Amino acid sequence: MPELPEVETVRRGLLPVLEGARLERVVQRRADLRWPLPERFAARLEGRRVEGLGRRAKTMLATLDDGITWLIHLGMTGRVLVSATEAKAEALEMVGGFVHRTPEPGPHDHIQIETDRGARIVYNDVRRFGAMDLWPSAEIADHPWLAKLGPEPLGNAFSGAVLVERLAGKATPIKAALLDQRVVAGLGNIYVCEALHRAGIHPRRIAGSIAAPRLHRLAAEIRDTLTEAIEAGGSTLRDYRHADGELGYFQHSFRAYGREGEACRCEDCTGRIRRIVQSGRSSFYCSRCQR
DNA sequence: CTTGGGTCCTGTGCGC
DNA sequence: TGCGCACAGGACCCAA
Repeated sequence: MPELPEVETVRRGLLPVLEGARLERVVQRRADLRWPLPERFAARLEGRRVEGLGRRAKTMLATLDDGITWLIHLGMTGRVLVSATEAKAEALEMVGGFVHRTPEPGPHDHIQIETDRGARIVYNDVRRFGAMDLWPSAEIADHPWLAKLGPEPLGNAFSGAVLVERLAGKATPIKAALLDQRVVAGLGNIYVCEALHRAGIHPRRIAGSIAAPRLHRLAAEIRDTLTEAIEAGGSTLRDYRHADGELGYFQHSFRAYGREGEACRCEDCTGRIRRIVQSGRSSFYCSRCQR
């Protein structure tokens, strides 16, 4: 389920663990995730110091001290678990308060890394839709995962005017248009449903037929939806740290997503949330307040 | 070029 | 009890 807010939450959780840390003992348990991992992947990470941890849309970008960027995409079920190694179990503050766990690998623990600060980072991905790659930092914008992405929805380059421009003439439903990462980068099924609900736009509305003022409203709702989700993630991050060390997944109450048959929460709306299938995936919306 | 559908992967939950 | 199937969904891939 990781969309932009979940990835941002994972990034913030990993920041104190990875930034400035040296990667040691990298264990790679399979040759591929979604795609083959780079040649000598573990060896190229081993011994490197992480200088920074950024994010572009749903991809995390760890810049290494040899001019290479380590790209991490969580796909559908990618999870990051952090714990303390045996060596540093007594100094939990060194790794941000993560508890010690046995290094016994779980069934889908594909990558395991220990840092010089005594943190053990496990990448677990049941369905292996996730991916990792290594790419020269100086040319990171040219990486195929990033090159065609639209603007960051929380950045200065995104606005209602951008939606007006990019959706002009588009014959697809607005739902599909917002899932297109070339239009705006980082939205997935959940937050598209939420933003459309908040903006009062029916997911089947043809993108190019929506009036400019409504697209300005939509852009604002996209920003607010993502910002609130990141805040919700941040507020639960501390709890996860002390609980099981899993980063990025948090309880969040949605207004439309997953609420089929339930009452719409909009003020004075008596509608119920419906579910339809668009391009193979579920859209949740209120037929009364979304037009 | 755009647009829509198929596909990958595994676990879960439902109906019969 | 057990089986088959729909579903979860990010993003590539290809056909029209």
